[in-house]
Amino acid sequence: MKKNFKNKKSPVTIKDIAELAGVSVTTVSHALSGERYVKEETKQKILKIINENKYRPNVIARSLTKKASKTIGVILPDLNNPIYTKILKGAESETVKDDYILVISSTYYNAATEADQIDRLNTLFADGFLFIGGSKDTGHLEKANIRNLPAVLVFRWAAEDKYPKVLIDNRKAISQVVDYLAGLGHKNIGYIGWIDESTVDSDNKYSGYLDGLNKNNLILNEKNVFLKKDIMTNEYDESYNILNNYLKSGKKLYMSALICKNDNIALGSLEAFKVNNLKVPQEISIIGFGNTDHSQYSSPRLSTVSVPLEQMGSAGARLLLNAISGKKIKKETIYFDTSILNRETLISLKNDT
Amino acid sequence: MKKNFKNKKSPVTIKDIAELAGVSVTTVSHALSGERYVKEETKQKILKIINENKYRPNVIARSLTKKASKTIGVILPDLNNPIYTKILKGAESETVKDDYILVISSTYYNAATEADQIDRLNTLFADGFLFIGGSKDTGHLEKANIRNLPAVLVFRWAAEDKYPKVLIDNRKAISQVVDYLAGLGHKNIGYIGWIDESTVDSDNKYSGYLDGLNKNNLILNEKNVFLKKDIMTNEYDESYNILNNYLKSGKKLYMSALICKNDNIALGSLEAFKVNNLKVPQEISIIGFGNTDHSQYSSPRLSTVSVPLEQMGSAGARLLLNAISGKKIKKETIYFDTSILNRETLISLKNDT
DNA sequence: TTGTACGCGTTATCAG
DNA sequence: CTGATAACGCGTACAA
Repeated sequence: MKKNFKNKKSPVTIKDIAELAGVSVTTVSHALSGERYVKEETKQKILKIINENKYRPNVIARSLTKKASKTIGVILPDLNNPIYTKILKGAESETVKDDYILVISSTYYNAATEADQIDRLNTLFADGFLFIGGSKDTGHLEKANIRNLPAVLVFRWAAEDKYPKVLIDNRKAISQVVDYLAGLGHKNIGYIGWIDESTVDSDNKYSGYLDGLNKNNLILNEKNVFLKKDIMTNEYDESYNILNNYLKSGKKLYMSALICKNDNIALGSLEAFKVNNLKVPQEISIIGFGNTDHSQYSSPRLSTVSVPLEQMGSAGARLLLNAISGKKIKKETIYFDTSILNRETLISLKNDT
Repeated sequence: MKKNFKNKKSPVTIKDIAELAGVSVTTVSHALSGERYVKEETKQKILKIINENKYRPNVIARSLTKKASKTIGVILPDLNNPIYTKILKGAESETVKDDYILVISSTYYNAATEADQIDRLNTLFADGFLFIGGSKDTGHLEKANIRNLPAVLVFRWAAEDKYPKVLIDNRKAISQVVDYLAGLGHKNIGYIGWIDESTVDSDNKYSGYLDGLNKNNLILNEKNVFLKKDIMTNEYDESYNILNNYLKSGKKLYMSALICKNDNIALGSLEAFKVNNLKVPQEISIIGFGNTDHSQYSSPRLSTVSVPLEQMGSAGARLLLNAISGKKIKKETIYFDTSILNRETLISLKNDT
């Protein structure tokens, strides 16, 4: 009596359609796939019956015979981080074109969880893996990927060359920021950030800072460097505190511009300067990194480095799609260019108008 | 010669294991599932062989016989909107407990796309649907859901009672905000927002504003109401412009507090006040809605209404999981309570203390 | 305690 | 132009 969800009224199958149309299942299958010719008349008849009975092919059964599921497994660290969801959005826009479905799971930065997820997706017959972000350690990734499926890494720095990767060159990007600031006439350029052991990322950013100073014949002054050894779990507050404590202790700023590892840190720094009555950008220029959503809502609006995340997602997805469809792909790293978005926190020190 | 991805070296099957272990597939199957007793000795032997050969059951095949895929289809409007990803996170934390996998697709607010996605997931043998956010119109939702699977709506206002829903009561929430402001001694309370035709949502918020005024014996002054008829596509800029134009034209503010439809609008309003040299909260109090990530980075830090999004996601998922496992669930709406998060943009007008 | 054999819904192969 | 029938990999009556 009570309608139980488990008693799904059995969906109509290809067999039902065949019977109703008075043809064989083979013909129905081909009428649908176009794999071989079916007389127009019977085809229309079949299509009509399919429509009337709302038949939908069972992709599970199809996957079983085809040994492919039109499904891509996506592993990312955190669904709440807009960096990853932007990449995801880009990837989805590409995979949907080829009728692939995304199966997404998040690891929340836990290697064991990641291995689990991979394992689960592996049994799910995903046709390939897209790794978005995460640790540079790919050991378990390797280990878990027993079915030897194609995989592509996006925004994930890994030491080995086993997988194609889509990245930005952090080092180069920050070096270019130094160029830009030097071009604006800044001589004393600072850096604030933290050393990220797990993602290569920050190392490269700080290296890029050093590169940039070097290239522009600027001297490295340790008074301008605010580098935390380990992870900042709350980047906004921690960067705020670092600079606020520095300024509150009566020390003066030697730099005229500050490069921040990312936008959160930039926003925290900005707040510290404002609280200590330092005018941004008149007294101190700031530039963030990432162009995250909220970077545009600060006042003054944050200048930052824009990263083409969606494009990177699309590119990674396309790479994977190619691999799945058997096209050879080079196991190379594709680097995307960043661009400097100068909003309101950078000032030119040159007085040639 | 060239290793083609399509030639996946055929994964080891249950049959292979059976042969290697010298038992039947049935025994292997039961050794794994525990459905019936298997002699400890043979069980260990089987497990060992499974391990050695890295056998993983093929869930596709399993789904075919079981007519269930341990998969939940999730439909949401936009993966870049933190509101939805927070709900998603909550849902995932719940579904993972029962070993369900989430298949996520985004509609980008397009009804046709939504119908498509539902259709795709339908053929995918999803065991149920979770609709997160989106239009209040559920017509196509209904139409597409031909397999009659259980579905739950989270943060999606729909007219009909066909589905269980997990919501907040916008009307009540805003009414409570008026209470709160009245309690702080505010008499002239304003509202800024827009009328959202597609989600019931805003109607209710504005209604809640009227309710609140009424309940607190405050008068509605149209000078305090900034209501746009249609959608604000760029809420921050539009709200900024509305208030900035108002103030620039020399008009004065009659209100002492402003309720904003959401945080983006609150942030735009805040900026407009700051630019026009109105001190927040000394001269004008502001409260947002949503407690979105960037609401905490403004200065002063935005007071707002906090919505338990993750919990709502978990609750919705649990509801769905119950439905899938055959438990009867009431087709009711569960309302979650909001709470007022008073940070720095609200001032008390009472001088008792 | 274990095995045989069929069915799940589809596509591929081979026939005609 | 169209059909039978055998896979695909697994679960599970039914049997022993």
